[in-house]
Amino acid sequence: MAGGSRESGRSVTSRVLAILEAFEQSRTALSLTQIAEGSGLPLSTTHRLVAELTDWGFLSRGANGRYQLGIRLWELAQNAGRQLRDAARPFVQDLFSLTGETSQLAVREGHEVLYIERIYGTKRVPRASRVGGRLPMHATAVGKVILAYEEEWVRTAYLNRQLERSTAHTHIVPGRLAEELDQIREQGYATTLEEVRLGSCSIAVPVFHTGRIGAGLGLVLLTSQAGTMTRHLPALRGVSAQIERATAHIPLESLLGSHAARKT
Amino acid sequence: MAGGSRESGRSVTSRVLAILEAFEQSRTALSLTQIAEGSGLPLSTTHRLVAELTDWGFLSRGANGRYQLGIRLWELAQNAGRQLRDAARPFVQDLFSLTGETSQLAVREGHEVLYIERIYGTKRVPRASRVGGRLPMHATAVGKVILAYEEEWVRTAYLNRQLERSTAHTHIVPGRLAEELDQIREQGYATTLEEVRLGSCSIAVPVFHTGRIGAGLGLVLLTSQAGTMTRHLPALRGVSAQIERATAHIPLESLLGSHAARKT
DNA sequence: CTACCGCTTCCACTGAGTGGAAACCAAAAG
DNA sequence: CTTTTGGTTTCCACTCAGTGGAAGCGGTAG
Repeated sequence: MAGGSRESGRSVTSRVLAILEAFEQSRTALSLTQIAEGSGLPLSTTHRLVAELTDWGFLSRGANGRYQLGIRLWELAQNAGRQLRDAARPFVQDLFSLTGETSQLAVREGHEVLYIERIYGTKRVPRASRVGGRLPMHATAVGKVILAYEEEWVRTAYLNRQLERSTAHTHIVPGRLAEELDQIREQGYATTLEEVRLGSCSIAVPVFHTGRIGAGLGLVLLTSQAGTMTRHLPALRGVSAQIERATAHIPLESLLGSHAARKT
Repeated sequence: MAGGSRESGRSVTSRVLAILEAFEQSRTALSLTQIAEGSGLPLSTTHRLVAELTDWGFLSRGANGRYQLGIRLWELAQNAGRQLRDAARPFVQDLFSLTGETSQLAVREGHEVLYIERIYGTKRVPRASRVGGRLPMHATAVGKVILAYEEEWVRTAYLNRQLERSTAHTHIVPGRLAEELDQIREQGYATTLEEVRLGSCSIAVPVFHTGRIGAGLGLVLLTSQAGTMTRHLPALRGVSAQIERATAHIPLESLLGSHAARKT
């Protein structure tokens, strides 16, 4: 058919998934009408699909009548990339024990870093990310370290975009950022200083997998600790090596990869 | 393909969800044919739906051509019950710091406990559960403590089923179990001794929410520590109280509830 | 009371979904 | 080399599941 836009919400599957994704934006529970708006579907269609999703436990309905993502979905999704996360978790925990600081492990997903593991220190560091959350690469230490070791074309592709500024300290000049990445590669670690949130700084080292960069392992600290950040490098490097060893046998091409731009 | 009385996949939605759930059993990546078998769908249908799910990142295809649940799904699902988990996590971590033992938080999902948070101790306790995993209620301390404080009809319904035996020490006699539950209620905590895995024991206290039992908070220890388990009770109770306070305002009817028996 | 808003139900129409079959591809067997 | 085997991908005519406008329902505000 000579429709206007490309196949957007044509198939039933796409409608179902659009409904699920509608919950990604708002952190609060959604009413049926809101879901319909968020997914761009007519109300009655939304109603029917939502009902079925609820039956299966993929959505759940609160007392107020609003919907949320169901625990069933969460439970099922725990199996995604489980090998990797199970293998890495104990080591991230070790890192936390060794340093006492907020410890995190992140991978690249498209143009952002996705945090797959995180242990919060007792000190109240301004929290910018969470497990399952994303942040731009150029503002975070884990992101920078991944970018620094990433293949050439990824790096250039990234730098050719408009880089958003999170705080006044975020580095967004492509030229200077490129230099910084080179330096990171030389010294083997990346740092940030209040580039994503005021009050916190971070440091990260690469985690390799099959020769390529696989993930970033890092710490978040209070800005006041910035001067002594590097004393954690031995711990970071040691744990990174352990993670590399423990995950070497796991095929994670499937985890990363694709991130093919999908139609909104 | 045997018989045709399979009343399963009527709607497209159900087919899609069946495909996703096919991944719950096997921890390894699945081939297209395996998915078709696991979900009970014809191959060509499976092929089409799987392709679309892959486009959206809900499934991902490994180098070997096999499929896995996609990280996109995991990321999205992190939003399910996030309020609750985010609120509880730091306290579970506190519990771990205080005790140094494997700490866990679980809720009831149907006739099983679902672990929503868990921090592994350094000591190598036989691991029976994981975050996102389930275990029968009568074999675990968190399960027993939840059951003990659960409404009458839930308890009786549970005891009227055939209780499976995990180890030789699992209590499966309904009468004796009922007595045990009464006692748990009296003393305010539950324990197990090698009832789910040989070599480990556990202790748990209730976490209340809006008057009703909401979750179970527990520790897993080596059997050798069984004698001194109760010394952790103050920590458990203290943390439990903190969790109760921190989650009091969160509506979690939506999280629990339903677990309506669905067609297999 | 009426107006409004959001949820639920209904149902005639139709094109998206279906799945058997055949083509395809790669690797193992002859 | 050819044949076989096992899984994956493509094709396409049929039809039934999905659709969505509209009407009905129920609670709340004015």
